[in-house]
Amino acid sequence: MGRKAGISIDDIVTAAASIADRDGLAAATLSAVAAELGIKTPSLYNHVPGLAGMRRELALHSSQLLTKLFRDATHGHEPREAIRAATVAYRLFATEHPGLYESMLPAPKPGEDDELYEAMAGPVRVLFDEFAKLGLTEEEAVHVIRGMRAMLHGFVDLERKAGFGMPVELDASFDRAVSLMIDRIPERT
Amino acid sequence: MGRKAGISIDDIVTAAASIADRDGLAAATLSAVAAELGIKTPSLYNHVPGLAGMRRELALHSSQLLTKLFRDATHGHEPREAIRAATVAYRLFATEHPGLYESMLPAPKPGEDDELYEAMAGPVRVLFDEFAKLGLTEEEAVHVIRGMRAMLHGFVDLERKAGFGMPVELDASFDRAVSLMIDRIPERT
DNA sequence: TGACAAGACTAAGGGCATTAGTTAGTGTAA
DNA sequence: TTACACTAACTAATGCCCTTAGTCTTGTCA
Repeated sequence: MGRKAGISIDDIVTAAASIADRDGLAAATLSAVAAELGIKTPSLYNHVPGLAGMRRELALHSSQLLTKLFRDATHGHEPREAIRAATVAYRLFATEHPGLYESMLPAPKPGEDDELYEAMAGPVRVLFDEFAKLGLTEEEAVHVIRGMRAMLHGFVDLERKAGFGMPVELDASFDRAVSLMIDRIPERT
Repeated sequence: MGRKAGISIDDIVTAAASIADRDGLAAATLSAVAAELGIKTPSLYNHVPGLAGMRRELALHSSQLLTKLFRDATHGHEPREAIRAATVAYRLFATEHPGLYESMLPAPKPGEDDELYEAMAGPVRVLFDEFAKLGLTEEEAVHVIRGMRAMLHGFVDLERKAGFGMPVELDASFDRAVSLMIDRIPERT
């Protein structure tokens, strides 16, 4: 039981992630994480610059995970299939990791935190590539992706909060909404 | 300068709203509101059951305001026009009152807080009525409104956080996304 | 006028983040 | 092998916020 527990940043992120997924992001406080790791709160400052810093690490981790899930989901499919698979992966991610999803919500503004900004652009980039394969112009792709992101985020956010009154046929609603966003995309070449 | 300042719940909500719209919902603390009203924090407990209670009042107020804006926007238009007008009102509301918008985000689950739940269903109800006029079956309307709500909420939420990278043509993106949700609605009768 | 209730107050507590200063292990270089 | 420096834990203390309990003043109503 030496004085050095040998905590790493990964340990902190893992602990924070597990607390956030279980009890919500708000519960992932420095003291809760420290308690989970068996150390005292101030000791965390040796690894992370305060609460905001820890939350940032968590957001970074979440973005990287989601990017990977998108890559895996799209890999080896034709564009339209790939896009649909990504939407399913997105919703699944939000459902299985509500805390991680929440950690990504306070997105940084363009000039604020370049590293985090880039990481959070990762999933969008994967989608963008698929749309590019469909031959969309950049402008068209921007519009389509914006609508897509909005619908996806809105859907899982409302679902996360049980914001939809009736529990009926959520999967069907999701499918239909996704189809609305996708089906009218013109195919070029 | 009597001991009684004569604070009312409306005063509290107004102060909280103004702080939330200016500095974000998180800044609308009991102490900030008390300071704005020129009283001490504990005095607020004579009117409101703590921070959560104050936030709830704010959410109630926001829902009522948004419902009114929806009614005004839709009034006197044909269903399709009315729906489009409501979407514009929604986005405008979120832009002009970011704090009020934020106050509505932690929606209560169905059995949790009936009064608030009802209030927050107000805007949806206005939309629902318009879709009903188009002759949609209830099931169809549920799907369409879910997609609609998701897209609207997602759009303004991303916009609120400057989540869209490029500042290009946001209005056009919004129009297009709204059209995607609306245009394919079959007209019955 | 006198009692009562509303609505302000002060005092005190607990939780959390944060900073400063301290101490104990660990590894490396003389 | 020993000394030193660095890392990473710690304790102590501060400040902000919410919350509860108890006090006192003021306006109202019988």
